[in-house]
Amino acid sequence: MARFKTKDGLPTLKSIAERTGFTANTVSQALRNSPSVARQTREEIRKAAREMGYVHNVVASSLRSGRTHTVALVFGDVSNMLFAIKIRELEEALRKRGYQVLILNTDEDEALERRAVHTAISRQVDGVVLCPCQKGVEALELMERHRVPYVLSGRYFDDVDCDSVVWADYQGGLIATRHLIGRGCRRILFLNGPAFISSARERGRGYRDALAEAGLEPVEVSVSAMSGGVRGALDEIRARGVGYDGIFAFSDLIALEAACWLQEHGVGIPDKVRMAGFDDILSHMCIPFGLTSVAADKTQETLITVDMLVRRIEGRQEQRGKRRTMDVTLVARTSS
Amino acid sequence: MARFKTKDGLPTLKSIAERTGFTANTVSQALRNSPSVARQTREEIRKAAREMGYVHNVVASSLRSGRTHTVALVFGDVSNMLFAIKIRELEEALRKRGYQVLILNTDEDEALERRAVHTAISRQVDGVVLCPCQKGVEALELMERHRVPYVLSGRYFDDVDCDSVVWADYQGGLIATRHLIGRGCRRILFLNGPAFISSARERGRGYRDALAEAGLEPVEVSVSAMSGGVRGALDEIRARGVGYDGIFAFSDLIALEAACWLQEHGVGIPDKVRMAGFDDILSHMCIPFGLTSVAADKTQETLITVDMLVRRIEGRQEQRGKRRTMDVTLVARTSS
DNA sequence: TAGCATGATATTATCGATAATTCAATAGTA
DNA sequence: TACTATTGAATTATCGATAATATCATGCTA
Repeated sequence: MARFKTKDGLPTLKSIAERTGFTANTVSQALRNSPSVARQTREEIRKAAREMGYVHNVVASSLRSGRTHTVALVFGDVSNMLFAIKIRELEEALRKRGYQVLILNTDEDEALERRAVHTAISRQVDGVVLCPCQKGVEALELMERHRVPYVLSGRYFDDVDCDSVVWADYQGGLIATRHLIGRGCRRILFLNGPAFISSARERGRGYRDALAEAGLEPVEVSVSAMSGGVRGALDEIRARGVGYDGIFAFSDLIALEAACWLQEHGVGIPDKVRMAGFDDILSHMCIPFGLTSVAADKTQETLITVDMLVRRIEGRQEQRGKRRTMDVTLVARTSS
Repeated sequence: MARFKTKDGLPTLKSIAERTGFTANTVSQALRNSPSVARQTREEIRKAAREMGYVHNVVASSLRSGRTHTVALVFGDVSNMLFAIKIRELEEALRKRGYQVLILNTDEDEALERRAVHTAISRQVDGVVLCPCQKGVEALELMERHRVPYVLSGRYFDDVDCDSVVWADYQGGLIATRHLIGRGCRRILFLNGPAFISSARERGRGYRDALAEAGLEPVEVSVSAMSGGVRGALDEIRARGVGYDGIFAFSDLIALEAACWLQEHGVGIPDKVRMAGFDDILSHMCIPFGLTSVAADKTQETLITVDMLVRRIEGRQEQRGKRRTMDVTLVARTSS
């Protein structure tokens, strides 16, 4: 049985209008601080609204105004700490700009991603922050067709021209690998993400270029971002008899799993194997070493993302898609 | 400048009606699979809708029907892993029941919590899952007044009668402490959360009762859940010259920080100090030990929470608030 | 004093869907 | 035959707010 909230005596603009003697429209304007309402009138209306416990009905407002003040955050998985951190920061930054966030998980699955974007559109969100699974561009097309402003976060498409905020992935791969080489590693295993993800390709390029500089050979495997794949990959590498004295991981989460595996197999870090990760989301943890990682200023990244999106939403947008790249630095810790 | 999405030629029920020759209402019913629409008509309409790329406008629908199919999740902080995990599970379970989630952070602050609930109400959410900061009940009153169904998650109020799903905190405190005693600990430090949180009080009771059974003295301090407080507390305890051979922490996150501190101070785990946490959110991590922790079936917890909430939303609710308690078990790992 | 900008409020028309009600046509029953 | 059910669709009336426009005093300028 559906509930009809406003049937049960909850105040609306109309009831405030009746009580104060003004019209609903004037009440609406007064509550929105329109300058065309006399100061005294405004105060009288606001007082009445307060006393009656009025709560603005955003649904009705949205229908008429076409603005929902809502942004959908479409990410792989909230429980992935990297995403959790991003979502937390985005929520805060967007809240300060007057937007609420709708969370939609894709599980890195194309169909779910498409459905998530569809949901966002049907809810008339003002904008979308999307970390695309990159298995297709249907979701993007859907947003384009419905003219929903969006910004890609963390990944981009070579052949699609749209707003995106990414890290300097190539640079990150380069400096992390150089760092391991500088620490004496001669055979560095790269536990990379899937190749269809732009950041994985870029980091891979950086990794290979750094090795080439030093005249070393790459040993690269691709593991699934969703957990489970790392151990299997390491088992397999051991079975193949491949040795290594360094590990560079696509993400800190992959590095963490690898560290567990190494520990269980009695391989000391950093004595036997030096490690570096990416994302710098474990900075407050000791496992028991601190994990060396490629970092960027996440707060600034969030601000840029939000700014870009809000610009689009509020119509001050530029024509072409803009790609912003966040500078990265290497935070060396005891793991290397 | 506001965007008017439906002005730019995007299809609505009306445009489908015009194209098919039926009325908007019939189109609406057809798309909702109402039985009072002839099979052939329905198919014709659905076909047209598909071809035109129609997307249901949930905002308009919500205004009329009074249902938004949205649930607000009001938690302390998405980037706290415990909450991140809960949110992830809730999102999935609710999605399967036809609800989207709006995320609102409280930072464990009363004013923010109140504002979050206010926001939820103004968006006409169908229900709320709230982990109250327990510094006041204004937020609850607000929901009661607006007749918004809600379920408390993880914490409850002694003096307020409402739906809630909590863990068997007393039992958890009991078994964790008994476990440490059983492992030979004689002086167990309890790093508890703030006393105004129900679960902290309950776990504290369990801890003290277990110690009393063994004729031991409690050493309890309260640390803030938000990070930073743990190190300070341990510093202070050391300054006071208080020794301990076991630590029971209110949460795994607190335990993790404590473990880092101990490590930095050269205190071996579990050789010198045995540890147990609560929540079991680090099960996949080795730090480098596995952390012993009090666990419950989180998936079942989520299902119960969602079920309780959806029952309320759909009007099949019982009169009085119902408190469900999740059984807990101790997962012993190498930290103890 | 006519004319006109300005400020303050009222009127009216939507936004896009759904609930409630009505109506027409066909089928089944006494 | 007359009458009631049943089915399938059309009509009409909102949901609660806001945009667009109109109205009506004032006060000021020419």
